[in-house]
Amino acid sequence: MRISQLSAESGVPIPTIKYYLREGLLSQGEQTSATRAEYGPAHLRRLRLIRALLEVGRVPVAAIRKVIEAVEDERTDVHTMLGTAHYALASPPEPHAAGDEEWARARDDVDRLIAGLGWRVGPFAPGRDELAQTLVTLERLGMPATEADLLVYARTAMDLARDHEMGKIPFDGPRDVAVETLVICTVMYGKALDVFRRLAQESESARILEA
Amino acid sequence: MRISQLSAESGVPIPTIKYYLREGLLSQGEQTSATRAEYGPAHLRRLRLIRALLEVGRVPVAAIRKVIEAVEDERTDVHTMLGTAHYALASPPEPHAAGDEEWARARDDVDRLIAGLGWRVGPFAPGRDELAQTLVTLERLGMPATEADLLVYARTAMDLARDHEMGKIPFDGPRDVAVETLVICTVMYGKALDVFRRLAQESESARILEA
DNA sequence: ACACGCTGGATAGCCGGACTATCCATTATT
DNA sequence: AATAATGGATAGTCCGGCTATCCAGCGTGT
Repeated sequence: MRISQLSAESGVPIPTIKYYLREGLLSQGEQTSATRAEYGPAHLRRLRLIRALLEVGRVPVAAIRKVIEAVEDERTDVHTMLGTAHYALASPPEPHAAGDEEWARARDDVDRLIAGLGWRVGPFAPGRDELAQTLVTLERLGMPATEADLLVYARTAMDLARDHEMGKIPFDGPRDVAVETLVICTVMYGKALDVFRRLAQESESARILEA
Repeated sequence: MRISQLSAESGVPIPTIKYYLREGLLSQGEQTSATRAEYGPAHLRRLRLIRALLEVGRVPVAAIRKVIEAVEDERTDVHTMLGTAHYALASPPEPHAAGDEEWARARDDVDRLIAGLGWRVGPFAPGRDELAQTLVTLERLGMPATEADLLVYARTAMDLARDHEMGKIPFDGPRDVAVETLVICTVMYGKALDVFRRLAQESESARILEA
């Protein structure tokens, strides 16, 4: 398959494909001559993944590259690789004052919450900071989250992850398929959940206010 | 309160506050003279809301403005106002080919799913299209979502909305507080849920792979 | 009363991210 | 031999969210 076919089948313009090649999101095709390269179905597949993450997941190009680098580095084991992918999907934290008392307390709350749940989460997981920031923000907005509230969301998330998400991942298959599946699950069903929440809220609003 | 104080208390630089004023995110302060205006606690509150939506929710400025316009338009009733706010929080849809067969089918699936759940959702709710896009994308990625899967997420979302989210909203209070609460709930707890999902997945990955 | 600093208002510039356009030398293809 | 496509490189575009500069008018402290 040549680049024009790749473009036609994926719907991605050629210059954009070239951009992805430059950015390392897509590996070079097999060079057959100085001005020809052959692309395979793996490239098409990868291209579709990139577009899915960009369009539906709004994952920045830099993060996608990190995920891909994790896959490509054969030395790392599967769990580390999944971890790297996971960490890449986090939104980069807002810079905050170093000696921020409020922040430190929130971060502490988060750590205790995770420990209390018995979750096996790395001590440097970016989600810890993201959650801390969310808690601080809620407090500043005058709507502090109670621990009971947080537990509801945590348990909901764990139920989904345990019963419906991680089970889908083919740990015994090739590593790239495992990461790909994980990323797709996380991002696409994350989006679906987000949309469903808004729809459910709208529906409830209608139910309550028309009564 | 003058602008410098507003800036100091919120941590937002003065030029940025001016930008928000220009963009209509923040209403003008009360003019006390040609070169003085007085800002109140409502402005501070609003400013914090803006920053929360921007930093944690990554809601674009244009969407925030729409929410605020909905609040400010006194003619609309509360349900419509909440709807407007909700619709503003949707991510703008990717343009797609008009006569796209795959798309039309997905959109149909979505409509039937929502009807089957008995949800009272407007026929033009942007979430319908967002969900359809997600389904199409999953299909293109070779991981089509089953109806059973979708139902799990839908029910999860409804449980959260019914039991933990819409109940928090003070429908009987002033309208701006209601919208504000809704937006905060949707965005902040949406973020929290997203983070919890990633953390739970990491934890499950650790549990499975270290066994 | 007068200098200095802050204010509101306006305009223009900057920056990062994701493309998009152009050009070129080199092949394939017909 | 003419045409078209390819890979590679470079530069430009567009948008969103600020940020910088300038200015004239006030108002406060001395």
